[in-house]
Amino acid sequence: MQKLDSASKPDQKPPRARGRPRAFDRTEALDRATRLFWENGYEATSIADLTGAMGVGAPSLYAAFGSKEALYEEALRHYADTNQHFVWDGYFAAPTARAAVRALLMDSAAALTGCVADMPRGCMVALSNVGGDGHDDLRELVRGARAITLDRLKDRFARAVAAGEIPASADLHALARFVQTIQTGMSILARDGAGREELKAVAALAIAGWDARLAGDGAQD
Amino acid sequence: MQKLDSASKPDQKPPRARGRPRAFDRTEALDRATRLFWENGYEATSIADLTGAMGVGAPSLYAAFGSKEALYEEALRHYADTNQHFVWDGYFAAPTARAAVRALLMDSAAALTGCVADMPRGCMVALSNVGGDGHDDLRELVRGARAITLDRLKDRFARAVAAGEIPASADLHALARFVQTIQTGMSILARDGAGREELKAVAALAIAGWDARLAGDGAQD
DNA sequence: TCCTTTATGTAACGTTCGATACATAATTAG
DNA sequence: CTAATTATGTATCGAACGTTACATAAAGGA
Repeated sequence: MQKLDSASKPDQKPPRARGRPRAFDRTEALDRATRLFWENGYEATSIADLTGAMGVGAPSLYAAFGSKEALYEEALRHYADTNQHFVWDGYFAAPTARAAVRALLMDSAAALTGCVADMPRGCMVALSNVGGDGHDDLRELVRGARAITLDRLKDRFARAVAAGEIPASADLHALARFVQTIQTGMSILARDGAGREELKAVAALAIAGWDARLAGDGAQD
Repeated sequence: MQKLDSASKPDQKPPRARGRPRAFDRTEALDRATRLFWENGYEATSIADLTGAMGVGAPSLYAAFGSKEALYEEALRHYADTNQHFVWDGYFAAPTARAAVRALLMDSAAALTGCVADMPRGCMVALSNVGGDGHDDLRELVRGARAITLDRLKDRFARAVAAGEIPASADLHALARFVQTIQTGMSILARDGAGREELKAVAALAIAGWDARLAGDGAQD
């Protein structure tokens, strides 16, 4: 669609568009939309809400983003781009799988309770249900986004097995599901008002479960 | 249709109401409505959806239930009445707090993945967000319903401390939040397709965390 | 300059939303 | 029987929904 400036040199400057320039900052508008969807979900956020918060007329919104569904998709991507690092940077920097899980859950406890001022509580991805009727494509999109956590955990655990940190007998899938359950559940608790210290205590208990299962091994329950 | 041999003895039957009798079974209609709300949530379920599934005209629906909000409230209560026992019976019957938690999580793993045929996945209470705009009363109602779990857990743990099962030094609130987080998170995973055995493995890991924290005690992390 | 292109603001589109007026049917009370 | 009462079906209400036509404004290309 874009990037086909065949003629001149591949300048790094965005050459001014042709027609009337848009009067609003597209990224900032997207940011406002993201926050609304994050707080209220897809169904409960109307176009009127969006245009109001974005400071943009409806035709401009549609010209810039296509449709409500397309805007939601972009908002979801924007959310991931701008908020992922709060939760995943420590995870990817950690030297061991245990430290990675600990970082993920502790950083999640912080981020989900508003690590920066006036951030909505809970994870936009975890909390979007995107109602069951129409919008099957959005539902799949969100499910896919939620599945990424599981994949990352399983990948990391597999490497930990290769590195000898985790015994080969461990059920990596179950461990990943466990961590995913904790992180997901924390979003709903955060939305309901649970505080940061409460969620950190939950994370600490999850780590205790991790240790118990991986130290004791085969502690059949 | 049903048992209307009026001629015979004057039973202590509920005396027939005065006007034209309603042509549908109120409880069954409520059951259908509950299922719809459970599957799709409040916002994504329209009156047309409801009247269709309940086999009732809109005026009858409003005459019987008042409004969409009132119907949702009643559906939520109906859901609790008819489904609570799947998850809480074992909990209340358990002799120890540990056994109670184990029963709660294991039974939740079963119930949330459809312990009876064709039951929606996940807990209706945990999964309702009830969008942020209007409907503040419903949001509070659902939050209150979610808070019940925490109260029950803390009550049970307090009794376990009194009975000497749990050391008095334990952080009962954190333990309760931990269990609540697991159970809540399992609902979203179940809705996304996680299987019963996966969730039972998660429950087992949570119990391992419980044991680790309560056996080792003060295992500061 | 004029022409094309793109964005904006107003105003409205058709649809669906939750909720009802109204006439009619079905039942009890007297 | 008649009167009162309640439920149902049709048809529709005003409002809000997501979306777009249209005329106008602001930019670059000729």
